[in-house]
Amino acid sequence: MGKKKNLIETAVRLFAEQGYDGTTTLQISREAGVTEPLIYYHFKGKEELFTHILIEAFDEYMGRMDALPCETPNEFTKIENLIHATQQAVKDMPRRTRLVMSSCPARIKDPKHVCHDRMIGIYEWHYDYLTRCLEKGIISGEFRDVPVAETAFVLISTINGMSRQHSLLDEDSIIRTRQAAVDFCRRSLMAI
Amino acid sequence: MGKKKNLIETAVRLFAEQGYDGTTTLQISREAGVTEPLIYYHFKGKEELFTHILIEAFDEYMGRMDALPCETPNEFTKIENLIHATQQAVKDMPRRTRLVMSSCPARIKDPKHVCHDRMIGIYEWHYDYLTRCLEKGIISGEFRDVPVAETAFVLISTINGMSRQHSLLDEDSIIRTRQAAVDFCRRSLMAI
Amino acid sequence: MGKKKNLIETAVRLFAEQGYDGTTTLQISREAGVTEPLIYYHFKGKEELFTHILIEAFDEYMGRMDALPCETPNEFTKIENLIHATQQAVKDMPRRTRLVMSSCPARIKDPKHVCHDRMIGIYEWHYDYLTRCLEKGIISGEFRDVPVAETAFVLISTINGMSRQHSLLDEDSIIRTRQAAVDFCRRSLMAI
Amino acid sequence: MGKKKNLIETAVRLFAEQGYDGTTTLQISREAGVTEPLIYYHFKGKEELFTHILIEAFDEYMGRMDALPCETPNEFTKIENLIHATQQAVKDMPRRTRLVMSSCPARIKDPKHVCHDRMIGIYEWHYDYLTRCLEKGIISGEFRDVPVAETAFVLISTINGMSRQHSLLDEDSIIRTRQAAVDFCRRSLMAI
DNA sequence: GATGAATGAGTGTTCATTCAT
DNA sequence: TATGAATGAACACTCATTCAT
Repeated sequence: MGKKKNLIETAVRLFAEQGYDGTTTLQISREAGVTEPLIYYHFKGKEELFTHILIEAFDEYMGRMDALPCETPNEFTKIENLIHATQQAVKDMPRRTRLVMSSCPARIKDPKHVCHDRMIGIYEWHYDYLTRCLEKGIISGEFRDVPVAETAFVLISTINGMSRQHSLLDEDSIIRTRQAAVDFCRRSLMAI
Repeated sequence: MGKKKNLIETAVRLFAEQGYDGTTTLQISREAGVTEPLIYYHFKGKEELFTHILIEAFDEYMGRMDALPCETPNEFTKIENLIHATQQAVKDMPRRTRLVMSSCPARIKDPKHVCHDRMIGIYEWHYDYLTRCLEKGIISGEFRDVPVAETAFVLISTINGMSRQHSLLDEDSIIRTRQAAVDFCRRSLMAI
Repeated sequence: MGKKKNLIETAVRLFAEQGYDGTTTLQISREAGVTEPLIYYHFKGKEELFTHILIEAFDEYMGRMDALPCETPNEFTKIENLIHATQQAVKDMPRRTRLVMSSCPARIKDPKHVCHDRMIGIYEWHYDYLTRCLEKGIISGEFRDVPVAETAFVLISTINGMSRQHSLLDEDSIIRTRQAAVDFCRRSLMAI
Repeated sequence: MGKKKNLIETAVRLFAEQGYDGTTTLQISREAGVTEPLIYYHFKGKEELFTHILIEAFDEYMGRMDALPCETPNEFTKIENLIHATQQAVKDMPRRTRLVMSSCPARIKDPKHVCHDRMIGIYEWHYDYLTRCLEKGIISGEFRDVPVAETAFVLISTINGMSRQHSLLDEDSIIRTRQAAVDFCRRSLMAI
């Protein structure tokens, strides 16, 4: 019986709902239907359980990003793909994405933390991905002549903001809003 | 000597940096240079201290929003004003804004919480403000014919996302990025 | 205005209802409508306030006992007088009597306590009073030949027990029960 | 090793000696030779530990009362049995009886308290037991014609008073006093 | 794998008390 | 007299963690 998996899923849920400090090992074990010491059999401690979850989530998220096609008919398709992929990640694993996005900063500020590099990495990956898109699109004439760095930052903000507010939308709105976001960016970027 | 004020400022800083559960009353009192029981002389407890700070921050934020001019030469100026005002709020009181934006959801989910209505209120205020802008602008021909509700959501996401990632930028970038955001929205919304 | 008197009356009530340890100086001051430091203006501290009340109550009680007539037509009248006097004391100052009777043992066990001698004194006074009555009554043939020390103890127990259970009775029952107690003792003691 | 039992016995002693509010969890744990958190492993808190002890004591006491024989040669034997049983209970478990008798009123006044019904129950059981004895004895001519309700109250007072003052007596006096109490009541009640 | 019992260190909170005014 | 502000010491209680089984 997957007691370990049960433990992890419960921890993911509670950490996402209540934060790391707001969640106790007793609560995790009880809601997972096991006893507390079992956490210490599978993990070195609460911190390692949390880190384990984070790393898994980071890697899953980055795996999705790395799977985005390199070859696309044009640069805007890359941006469209990114928006779809991030929104899909939120939809597929809302709690893990929530953890990656919101609870991290507080606990991973410390550069020595195992997840610190991953967190920086995700931001930089997005930044590089969008910067390269914009540069190529501007050169090719597909995009207007926008300030690359600043516009990339705005795009990341929009994507992150939407991920965070994801829970406010119902099933139908999600799809329409995703499309609205893509259109919003297209109109702004595409040369007339 | 302003020990109470000192207490509050320290609490704001620590709550913003470490979250509610990650901050202890002992830590607050020590870093404020007072003793722990003083917290309980001025506030009913840790929770009330936190709530006091949140309410103050919510009200300061909404005060700024309510101060936005009702009469503007056109609808996009309203959106431009909103972006400037929110970014200015983040700049003037970064920790309080951080609290209002990020630490709340976790603790204010409970509809009975004193701050729950304020939090909902802020979102709805933004939504109404933007929805009205868009509607009027579309009718007057100032804006293109975009889906109002969805586009408002995207705009809020962008604004929130930028507020949250504010700390990643240095003094100069902030101004350039703010301008880039305004331009990004203008190009997307304004009729050609 | 009698703030001090107010303080004392409130303290009497709270100490009687909740005990010494269950009553806080803040509670006393609040319910008395004054501030906490005022307690320390009038008394050295909580303990002295309590002791002040106890001494007052002890002395008032003993004053009533000392006022009992020495010359009586017979010995049983003395016993009757004692029962009436103790029951009247409970009726006139129920809370103070309650303090003298029930909350003391816990706090006055220590022989160094100012009230320790008073407490012992009250018991011994009762004991001597009853012992003398019984002895004289037995010698004079008024009473049957009962074991003096043991019977005195039983009588004290009855008197104390009734004082303690006083609050269970309504106004009318009190009088009838007091009479029943007197008759109960009379039948048991008086020679046929 | 019986750490839980140790904890309970120590708590019984300290609660009886110092009262609920005068006893700290740290003191209990130290004197029991365990650490404080162990209290919270076995009980929900200090209050539950106290309640656990009270319930146990109440039930033990009532168990003894229920064991009294229903069939007796006459009604006074029932009263004699009651006096013996209560005094024996005090002798066998002086601290628990002390708790049941003296510390309760203060903490169990609240009708919602788990022990409130038990406390009322004990009083009513005594009252009913004695009332029935007296009625039957009066009808059968065994007893004089005394007022039933009031005399029952006086008898309860004597029994309670003796239980409370039990600690003042040494081993020998206890037996003599118990006998004196029985004789005292017999002379008062029995028809000549 | 899994658990019941146990703990050292710390948590939020309250206490009686003091001090400057 | 009287109080608002402040505190050292202690309080009931919880935490993540360990250990014997």
